[in-house]
Amino acid sequence: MTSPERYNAPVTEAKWRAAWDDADLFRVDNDDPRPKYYVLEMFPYPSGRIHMGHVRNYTMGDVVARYRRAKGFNVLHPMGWDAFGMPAENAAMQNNIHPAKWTYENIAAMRKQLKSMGLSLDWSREFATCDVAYYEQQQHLFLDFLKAGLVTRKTSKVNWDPVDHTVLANEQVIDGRGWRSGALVEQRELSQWFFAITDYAQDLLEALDGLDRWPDKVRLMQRNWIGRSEGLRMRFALTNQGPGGEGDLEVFTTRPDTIFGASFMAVAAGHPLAKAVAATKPDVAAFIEECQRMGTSAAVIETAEKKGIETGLRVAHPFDDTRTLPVYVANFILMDYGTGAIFGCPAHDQRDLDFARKYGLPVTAVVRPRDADDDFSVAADAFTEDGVIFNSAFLNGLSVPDAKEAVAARLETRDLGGAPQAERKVNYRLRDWGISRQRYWGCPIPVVHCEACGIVPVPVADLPVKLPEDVSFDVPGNPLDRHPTWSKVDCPSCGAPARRETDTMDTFVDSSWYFARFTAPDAAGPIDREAMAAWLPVDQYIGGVEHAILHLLYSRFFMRAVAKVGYGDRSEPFAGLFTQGMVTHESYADEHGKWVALEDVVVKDGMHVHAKTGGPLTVGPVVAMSKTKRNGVDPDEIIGQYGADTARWFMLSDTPPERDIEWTDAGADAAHRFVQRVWRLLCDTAERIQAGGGSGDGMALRKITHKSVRDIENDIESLHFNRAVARVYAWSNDLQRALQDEATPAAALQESAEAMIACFAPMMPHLAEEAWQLIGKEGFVAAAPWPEVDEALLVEDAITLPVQVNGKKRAEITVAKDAANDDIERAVLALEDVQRFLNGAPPRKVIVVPQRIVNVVA
RNA sequence: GCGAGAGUGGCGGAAUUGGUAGACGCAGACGACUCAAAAUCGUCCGCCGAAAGGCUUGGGGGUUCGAGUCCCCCCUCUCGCACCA
Repeated sequence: MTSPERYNAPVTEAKWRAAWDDADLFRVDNDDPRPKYYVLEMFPYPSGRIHMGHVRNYTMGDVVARYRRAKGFNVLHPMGWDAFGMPAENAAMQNNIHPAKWTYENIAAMRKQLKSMGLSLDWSREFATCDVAYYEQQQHLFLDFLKAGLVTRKTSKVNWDPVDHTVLANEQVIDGRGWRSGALVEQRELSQWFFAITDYAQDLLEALDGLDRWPDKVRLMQRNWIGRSEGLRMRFALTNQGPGGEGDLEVFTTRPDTIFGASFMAVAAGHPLAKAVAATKPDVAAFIEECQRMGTSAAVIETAEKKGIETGLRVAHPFDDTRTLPVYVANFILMDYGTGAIFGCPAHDQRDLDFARKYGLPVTAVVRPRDADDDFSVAADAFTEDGVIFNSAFLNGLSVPDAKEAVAARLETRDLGGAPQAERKVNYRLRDWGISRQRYWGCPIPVVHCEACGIVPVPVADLPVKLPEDVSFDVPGNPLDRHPTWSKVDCPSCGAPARRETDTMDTFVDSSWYFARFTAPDAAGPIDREAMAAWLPVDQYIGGVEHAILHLLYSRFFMRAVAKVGYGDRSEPFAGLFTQGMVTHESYADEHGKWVALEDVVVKDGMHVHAKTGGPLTVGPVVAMSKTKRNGVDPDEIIGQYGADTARWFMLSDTPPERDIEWTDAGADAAHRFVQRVWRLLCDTAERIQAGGGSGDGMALRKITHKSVRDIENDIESLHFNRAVARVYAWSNDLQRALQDEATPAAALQESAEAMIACFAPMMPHLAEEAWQLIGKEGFVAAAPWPEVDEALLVEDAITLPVQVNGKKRAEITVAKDAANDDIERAVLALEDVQRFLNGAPPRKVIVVPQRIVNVVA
């Protein structure tokens, strides 16, 4: 039984969504003359169902979109699907369903769910990255990049799963085994395609400074990821002959100042020198073998001992003819950083010290703290700070930076084998982006391998290179590879039989330019210059912090690459970035420690028990909703039961958006109660307005109204949605009070109700439409302008100041806003509560902070 | 190990960036309405105390008329990176 006033969210919401659709309210026109605003949430992977994380993410974006629209902007707010990737192939293997069918069915299901949230999206621009129309354009971009020298082909070491016949990402290797097959992963050298992101390392680094609307955390993470370090590339002459003993050994160092403390050289297991020595030294070969078997996981590295083996080679010390240094192969040297070789200075590098202690190598300190003297030495800990150089011939007495400079200056002018012995060099941790994947469900790389011509790009006119549909997943490996005909083509250059590339692109490529494609989703080429110039950068991008590095860095690279090949000016893709927190929930485990799904959990006499077995459950930690913990709440159920506005309101309430939010039934109930309460309040208000009357001037309510509008707009603009929500609560309390006051005139009530509806419309859009109609407004509140704030109503003419004595609040005083400090002081000292604490003595000091506070120092 | 962030009532969290700590919500208590329950409405709600008053923002110092906010030293938790020479 429902009372007539009860707001029926599911029915009302569907009605308004249909009305928005009919009016085509959220379609955006590129030619619109109003100022643009591009708001985008990271597009979803079509897993099949939306989860609460999506609800939170898209609600935040929608609040921004609706707010900016009300503020007079032409708002682009599109949606699409990050649709290529492994899960579709896994589904194909497990359930014998074609990846395309699986993906498009999932998209249909999720589109329906997203639509039930009432998001103000321009669905006319929707696309999926697996649409031929999209990946065709991506192939076009690839060819553009190839022509511009931004794509290279090199061999690189990859994690190879010998059972699934595929390359695995590092994240997919767990304890040295494939995450799916469980097979021991092999390191293989494969020829792979790379995007030359390192060409832009310096630019990507420098431009971070300009991204002032990005979280500092993300900028820092990218800075560290790019990992710039300045140093010296220096060569050491090999002094003994024999296999690998000719020429010199090049190292990269950031500490040339410690050269006199060098006691050994070390090269990576993959270093050419190591390989050359291994050819004649079985023990070295065996050691290299062992290094390659060593896992790359964090746990392995942390506990791994520093190990090495002598090659028998030695190098000359550049500044001391009497010394030569032994060359080791060592397990802690990375082949793909610097030159894959170092000189070891144990006294001033912890790793080198550990290594030297193990192999009994000399440890000579050459930098000492400023307050130490020349018998300074290191024991268990290397000394890595700045200090004074000693034990170092011509460097003695210099500071670390000065010594670095002195060594560089000497060596770069000295000849070794016809070239300078050293060269100043900036090194980056960032590596080129390997995009080859041995998988079916991705964008085919549009090249052909011809025996005569080598690598031949597919001509643009021949695009798209479409994925074949007749593929099977009954055996592991890449279906494209074993397809009977697909890879057999004629060479576009010479016409001879050739082989099509069967690798597909990393799905991060798909997501590196989708935001640009949204600006002109039907453009004939990949990117419409004008549309992109008009819309980019994205004004507000919202998504999970897990993409802080890869997706966001790749996208920044892509904008630069796209500019280079002529699609526009170089620009950052995302001017404003916001990373929202996760949605968490309590988790529950049964007596066997197995996770129990939420629908099987009931509370009985204050205890959590299993709904079916009745067995006791332990309440586990509050953690992110996940399949494994079985603690996910289904958005469909919430929306079906309470309506989308309740789910949206909950997501915005209480918890700051960057933090994790805990979903609770009590919280959802509270959000729903407010939906009902504000509806009743507005019904009552509408009734009062109809009745008319009210003898007062309504100024108190009018001030609240205008102050609230101003506060809420500030909160939304700074993305402090939880504060905006709190203000709506407070405002509704105030309106209720004003309603009970018979003196409040109808006009002030009408103004307040209208403004309040407009202010919560971005957050609870359906309820807002219904209420808008209720109070007699024409048209959609979704299309209505944001309420104007009357600045005059924001200033108070009388002000209540707290009065402190010795920093403790003892009284209050109400004075005119512009009262003189002297007058305030006199009035304050006359207060009985102040007198009491002064004991008749004159105050030592009175501090009057205008419009803030008064403090009397006794 | 390195880097970043956070510690405020029973809980989520506010506090114009040095100016009334605890807004707003949840939970809780009492009351009204009801045959009853739900829903709703009203009052109370940091701690100690009968009150006056005192205490209170992880702990300890400091600067200041005044500190959740600034400085120094600790403690705890979360996240990111991880042999980067």
